[in-house]
Amino acid sequence: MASGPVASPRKEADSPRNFFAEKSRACGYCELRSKGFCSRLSENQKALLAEVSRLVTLESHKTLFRQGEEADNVYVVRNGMLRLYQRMLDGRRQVIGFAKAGDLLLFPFSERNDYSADALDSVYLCQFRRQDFLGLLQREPELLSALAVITHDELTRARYQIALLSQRKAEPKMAQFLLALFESCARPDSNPMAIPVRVPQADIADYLGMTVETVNRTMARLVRDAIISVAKHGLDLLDVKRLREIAESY
Amino acid sequence: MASGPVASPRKEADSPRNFFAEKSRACGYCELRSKGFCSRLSENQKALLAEVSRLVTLESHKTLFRQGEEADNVYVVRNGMLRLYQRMLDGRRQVIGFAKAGDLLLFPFSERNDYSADALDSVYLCQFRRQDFLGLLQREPELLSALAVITHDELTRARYQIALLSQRKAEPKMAQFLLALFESCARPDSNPMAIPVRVPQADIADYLGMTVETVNRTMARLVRDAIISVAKHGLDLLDVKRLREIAESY
DNA sequence: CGTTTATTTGAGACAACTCAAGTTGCGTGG
DNA sequence: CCACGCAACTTGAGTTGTCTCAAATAAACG
Repeated sequence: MASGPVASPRKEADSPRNFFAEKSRACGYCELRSKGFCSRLSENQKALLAEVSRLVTLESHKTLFRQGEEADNVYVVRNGMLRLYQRMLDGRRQVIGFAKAGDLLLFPFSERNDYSADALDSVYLCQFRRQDFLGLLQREPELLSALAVITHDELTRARYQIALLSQRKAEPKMAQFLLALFESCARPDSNPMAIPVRVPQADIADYLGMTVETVNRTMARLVRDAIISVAKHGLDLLDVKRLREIAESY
Repeated sequence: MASGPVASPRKEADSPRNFFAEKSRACGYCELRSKGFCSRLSENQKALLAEVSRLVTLESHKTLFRQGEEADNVYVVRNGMLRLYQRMLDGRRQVIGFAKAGDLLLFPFSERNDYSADALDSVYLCQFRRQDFLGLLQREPELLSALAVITHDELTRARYQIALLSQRKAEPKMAQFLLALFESCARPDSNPMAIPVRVPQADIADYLGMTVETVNRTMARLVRDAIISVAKHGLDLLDVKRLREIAESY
């Protein structure tokens, strides 16, 4: 449920002392992210945020929060991946994105959650009481402009998704989606590129506006042609060049 | 071109005296808009903005600015309608929205224009030098939070478009699009609802990710069934209930 | 009044959808 | 350790709706 994901002893951090120690390490990690919210902040601002943050973990398949609920908290993802989705009026589920380390979840000024979020694997987050976060925004205009900028970044990504969905053909759609996901998961150290979690085909289908069957057949073709490979832990990119060609094939 | 749309004598406002008089009337008008940027501002903030604003008009079919150009200005639409679009890597044109009175065009922190904008009819705008706008944002945190909020509103609209594009069938897509456009054009005084400008079918096609032919056939059916009617000046909504039914028909 | 641009209509191909039936993988409990 | 059950994935065959291509008409503009 939304209000109380319990901190699990993934990295023994339950005593106040360890708790804070964990926190600063967390910020260090988040800094590595290129698009992360925290990466835009000064040390001083990060210290202010750390003061009001709580660490929470969420097991795979659990729901962090639901669309429409009162927004008590906002989150920054530290580790793992979540699917973000909305339920449409006609009952369809629209996956609007996949959140990774460094991403801010929920907009602090919104009084209700705009979307739902489920963990795709074991997830580790920084939680902020929305009111605390708002207070900080009021005191720190720098934080406020960082918020405006990352919201605009999200808008840019949403427009990218719009362009994706306008594609008629399944293959370039899939290729563009995979490329973006691979790139957003890319770490300087890991080569070749890999997506470290197993993303259900149903989620991809609801992201791309296709059926599971079409997603499956399209991915099967990519695997057969040795462009990607699937494993228990996630996806590996075998042939970037060919995937790019397919992405641009229109 | 982007840099200098010339003020035309639609409402003789070229002398400094008339120029300012026009301006305050403009703000009064914008306040009526529910989603308008200016409607979120205090009188004091509007006065500050008015100090650095210039009135510009743009003839039908002219381009206000182009994607990728250096962003010298931002705009608030006062009157008329524009189409906003991006050119994708594969050459496709993606229409990302239709701007109306009260809408802010371009994100002040972006150094290059994210999209292009063309007038669909005669358009009247408030122009701000981006640097002036940024200076004001720095001095007025309230303005900054207004910017964050309207950027988030745009994100919400983008997600609505995402849900639209995921639809497989042309009819509900069209119906949902038209409903949203009718509603965003709605004025308390005008009943029944009407879209006061002629939106080219090619633009609708590039918004919904369909071909002109399909757009045409789908609209023709709506007209034949007396749900909407087309005129030189725009579109009229004849049967809201039926249009809603079609929109939800999946 | 001719030229350009936008809209309309038709016929056929094709790719994704639907429905229906397997298969695989994985956690649970006997 | 195996049997079971559930959920995710896979495969097949037929349907359908949009796209494609091509051409005619209508409207807009100078």
